[in-house]
Amino acid sequence: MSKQPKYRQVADALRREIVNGAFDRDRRLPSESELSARFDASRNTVRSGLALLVSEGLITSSQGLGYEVRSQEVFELNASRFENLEFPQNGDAYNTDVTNAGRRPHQTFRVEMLPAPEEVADRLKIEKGSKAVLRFCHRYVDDMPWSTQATYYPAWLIEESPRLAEPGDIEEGTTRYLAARGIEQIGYFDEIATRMPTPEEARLLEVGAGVPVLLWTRTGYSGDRPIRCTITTFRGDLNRMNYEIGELAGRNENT
Amino acid sequence: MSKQPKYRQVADALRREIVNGAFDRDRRLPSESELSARFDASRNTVRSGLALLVSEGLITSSQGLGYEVRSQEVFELNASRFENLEFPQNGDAYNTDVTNAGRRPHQTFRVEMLPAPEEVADRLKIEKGSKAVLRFCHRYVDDMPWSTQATYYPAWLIEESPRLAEPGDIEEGTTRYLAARGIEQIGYFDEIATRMPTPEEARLLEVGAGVPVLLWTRTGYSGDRPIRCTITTFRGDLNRMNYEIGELAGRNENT
DNA sequence: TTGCTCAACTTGTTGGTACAAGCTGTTGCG
DNA sequence: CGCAACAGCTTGTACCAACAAGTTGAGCAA
Repeated sequence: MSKQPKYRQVADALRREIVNGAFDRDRRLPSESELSARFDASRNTVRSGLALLVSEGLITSSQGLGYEVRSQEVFELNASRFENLEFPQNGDAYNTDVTNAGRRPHQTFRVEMLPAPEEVADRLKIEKGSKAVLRFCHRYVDDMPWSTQATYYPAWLIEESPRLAEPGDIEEGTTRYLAARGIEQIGYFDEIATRMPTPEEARLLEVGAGVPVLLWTRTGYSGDRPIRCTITTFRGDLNRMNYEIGELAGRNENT
Repeated sequence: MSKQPKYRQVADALRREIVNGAFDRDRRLPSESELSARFDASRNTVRSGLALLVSEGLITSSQGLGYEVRSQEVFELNASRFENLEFPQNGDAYNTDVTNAGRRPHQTFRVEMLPAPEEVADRLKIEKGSKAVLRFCHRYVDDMPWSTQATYYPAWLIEESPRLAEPGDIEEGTTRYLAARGIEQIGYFDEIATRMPTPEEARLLEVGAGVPVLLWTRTGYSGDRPIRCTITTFRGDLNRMNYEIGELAGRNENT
């Protein structure tokens, strides 16, 4: 029973009340000065405790408004279904999923050519710094930023399939377009990781402190050759990826 | 070009230097008082900036020692291989993976019976608060905490397969033991999520601020019935999950 | 009623001070 | 030589003060 610093006692007490649902009616927490009086601590000390809870992702703060318990609503991503689908750069799966969930999808899209980032060059087995085409999606659900998706194609593939480098949608989907040109995607290599967002990611996804991002990197292969690398960043607080494996089709519509 | 607060300017400048590799030799950062002089800011302001970088997972701090750039070493988890494996409660896959990577595996293990947590009860389709058997692993790599794995079995399954509730390993593996008793696992439902660790998780995994956890929840089915629910928490800074899908076997030994 | 101003609240930023606590190398005693 | 004590560095905790900036509702004027 070692003595904890006061700011940790504040954080622990508030955390206990939060998980016990003490603030479930209106999710507002007492103000810093109220807490300061209640815990007989200075405003700075209370702020340290609250900052801890913010960095744990338990609460948020807004200037002028106060602190709020963060809501826990998550959006399910059926990732295994993507396996059997021509991976749609025009966002078919995303549109369908979001609409089915009763939400409103919205996305912006752009195409550019640029030197491949190192982690992309490694996966595409091309020279570090060599050119690649980036097709980039910024996706929203109910006007809330949801994910960013960056798909890189190596330059050699563009020579054979020039429409990839043109701005605008490819109506039939990029996978079908590539297949029609003899490039068939036979498998994926998926990597899933998590970390705190970079400032750039925090800006695009409008996440505050205490919210990690979920990184999904899918490298698609045609024969031995990697033909594309898709890096998707999801808000960690609002997304969960699901995989169904084995004879389970349709058994898990709940949760 | 809106004016940023001074502590953000400090954080931005240091972040830029860190990603450019300015501290790559010894990973030590200048001390707070040095930075205070360099940026013409008070120690408190510099500390705010550094706290930001800590919460981004970019640096760590230790009392008496200073701030260090966090190392980026990650450990690859081949998750798709788990699909075709009797899921070993005795840690066969873990032991093999870690040993093959030239690391030293170590784990502690315990068994207990307790009321199922709500999220487990939901997945096992049992009454909230009803009893379940928990088989719990705490895994280390080179004496560093790596993951915790909690597998819950519903009480009805224990009546048919009592050894699950006994402490100690089941040598042939729980999946084989269950299969021998007529309970065959035909599929999984995987969920992958991320969030900041609870204080309990931070203690078990010895992670500091700015490191999220990767949550892997696997529900195993025998026919319609869920027979177990495994919740694994990984340190987000040291782990990455890989799935190989399609005709790719063995093509990705690098990275 | 409508719309504006402003007071009164909220958190955010920046400065200051003091001391506690952890680490390391030096010093000097035995 | 061996080792304990200490000085001098580091970050951690806790307090105080003042002002900036965002939000809301009261209240007044048109």
